[in-house]
Amino acid sequence: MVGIVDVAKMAKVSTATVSRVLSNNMNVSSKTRDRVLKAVNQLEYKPNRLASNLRKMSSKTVMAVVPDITNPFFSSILQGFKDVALEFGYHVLLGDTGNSLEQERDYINLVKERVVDGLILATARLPKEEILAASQEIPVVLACEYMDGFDIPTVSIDNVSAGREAVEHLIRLGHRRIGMITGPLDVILSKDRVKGYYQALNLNEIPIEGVLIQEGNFSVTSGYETMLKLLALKDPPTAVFATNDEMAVGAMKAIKQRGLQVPNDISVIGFDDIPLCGLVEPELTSVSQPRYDMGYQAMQMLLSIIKKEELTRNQIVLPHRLMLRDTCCKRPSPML
Amino acid sequence: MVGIVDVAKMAKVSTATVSRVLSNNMNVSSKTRDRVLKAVNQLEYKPNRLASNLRKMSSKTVMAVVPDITNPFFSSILQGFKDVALEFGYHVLLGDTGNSLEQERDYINLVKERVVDGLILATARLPKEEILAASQEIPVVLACEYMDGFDIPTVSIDNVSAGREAVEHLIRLGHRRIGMITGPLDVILSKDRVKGYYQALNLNEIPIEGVLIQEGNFSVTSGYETMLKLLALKDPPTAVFATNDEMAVGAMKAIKQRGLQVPNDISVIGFDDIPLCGLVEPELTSVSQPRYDMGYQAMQMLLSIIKKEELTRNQIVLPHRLMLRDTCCKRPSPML
DNA sequence: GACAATTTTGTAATCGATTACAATCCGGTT
DNA sequence: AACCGGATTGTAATCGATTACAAAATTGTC
Repeated sequence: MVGIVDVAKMAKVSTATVSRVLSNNMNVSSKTRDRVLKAVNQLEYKPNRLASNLRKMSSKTVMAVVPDITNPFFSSILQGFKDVALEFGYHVLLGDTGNSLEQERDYINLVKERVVDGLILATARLPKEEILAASQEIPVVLACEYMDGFDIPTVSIDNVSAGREAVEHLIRLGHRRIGMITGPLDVILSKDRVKGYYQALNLNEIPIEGVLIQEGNFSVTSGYETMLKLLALKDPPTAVFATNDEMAVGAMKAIKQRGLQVPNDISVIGFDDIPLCGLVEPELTSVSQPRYDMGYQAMQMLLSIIKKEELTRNQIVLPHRLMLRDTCCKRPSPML
Repeated sequence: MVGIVDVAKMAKVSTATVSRVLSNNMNVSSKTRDRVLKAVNQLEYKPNRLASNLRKMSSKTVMAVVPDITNPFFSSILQGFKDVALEFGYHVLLGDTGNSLEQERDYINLVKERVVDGLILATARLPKEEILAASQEIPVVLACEYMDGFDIPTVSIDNVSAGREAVEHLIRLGHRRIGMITGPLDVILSKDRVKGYYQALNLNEIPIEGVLIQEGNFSVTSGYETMLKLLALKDPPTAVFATNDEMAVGAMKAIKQRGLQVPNDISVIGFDDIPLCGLVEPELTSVSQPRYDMGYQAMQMLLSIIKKEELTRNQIVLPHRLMLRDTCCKRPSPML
């Protein structure tokens, strides 16, 4: 393996000079620079990053922690991460927790061992305090989930408002019995969207009924199964709001299977606006999040923190948007 | 930051001993081991991996190169990669090429700079020779794409046979005019599936017609658009085989939009068997690949190569399976 | 041409864990 | 008690690039 000393020897300079040419580039006469560069090319010298990393105390690598890469929502975020990272010469380590709390915690240790310089959490199952503690010791940015009252660097949408707006849309269409299929209630994001649901009902003076709120786990089948429960009620909802698109599609399956129609009998709204929305029939109305952008901005923020730059803002709320498609319509005339 | 010397001091041993306790664990008396471990815990010592990496000349990290993480097929493979890697204490760097040849090449350099110990390519746009050259210098495993006649470590399915079987299924149902929507023809995988198409037609003495073969780019819209072209033929096909599910779904959209029915008017088969297949209507018949398993085995192979273990086989062909669903049926009675 | 100011280059310490090699310890044997 | 062999521990070199500091070279000024 050819090292920096070989280059130095060939160019008849010291290793310091070679290093200078290859990094800062300042304070080297163009004559010697050329000589060094020629040697570098001739020997096909590639600096050993392991050595460089040790000396600089940085791995130039960050970790992206997501609950499940297989989910198109998160894979888009990842892409945002990667593009910024690349731009600044950083690499992205893949951290898929498979929704395990343990693994989430393990990843925090990687920073302490200097395997990575920082962390982006696109999932937050860990207790707030633990995350807060970590964020004070090491560079961490939270993507997707906003933690009320904690000053942790965050990029997210306003999930409460997004939830409220989705439900208000249904109310505006005349619906009064509105079912909600939520994700696991131990993740903040789910709680926030339920909060939005409450707000919408309260604003419109519609009484809240516990049975109309069902907990799923973000999977298609959980959407299917919880929808069956809602349909089994003596007085089933005329509209359903699911906190992600997969569950919404599962719900649609259940509705159709019971011989009912979407949206004529029951309206459905999803969340995330993944490509799937345009592929099912009828096409699914959904709340769109700027997922790529969230990833992009979160990584920008993380790298700023790593470089100890001053942050203008350390909490960014991005806009969401209700994408109207074909799964919502006026409430069927009530048969009083 | 607490280092190994601090631990050594506290435990009143040398750094060598501390290191021994933390790694090999052999040849250390239990008395001193306990003492060291106590110090490690008390000081919350975390070894600095950067130093360790330099000394051991290994980053304990590998890179997974995929064309597009957003594609559920590749994200599943990634998960397979990650699970094996984790098991052996390795990390996975995310390499998304966005189908760019340049980036694919850049990633090879990362090994030379020792940023990663090895590479898994789940895409192979680079010329065969270049990949072969790389594989002789550094640990590389090819996932998904099998290169004829080159002895490069590979995990894949038999794309030729898979393509042939899909088309034969259509022929068995009575179809004789069978359209093919293929992925970009510069990737081996596409070529192989087309080869299978040819074989099936030849075996059944059906003449091959160039216009029936259309090139897409794996996207839904490309499937939609190429299907429109097929439908515009004077004598359109009664069945279509797409080399991935997204294009198949795009084709279904086009068919329905023209007022035709799937499968009654036109049968459709996709490839990959991603979850989407079960969500569209009618549910899509597709060739299933063991994607997680491919990732899993490819990573096992790569780690073996890195550790310079003897490989029993360095080319693995995994089984595929035609998943019958609702998009194929007998050819509509020909109106002669 | 002498001297100061500045630029360019070199020397050697440094990052922190690992490990080859040397030293020491300990129990058993004669 | 002397000695041996194996187990345990310590010393110091090592990985290869970076960089603080020192030295040398160059430029400019009078």
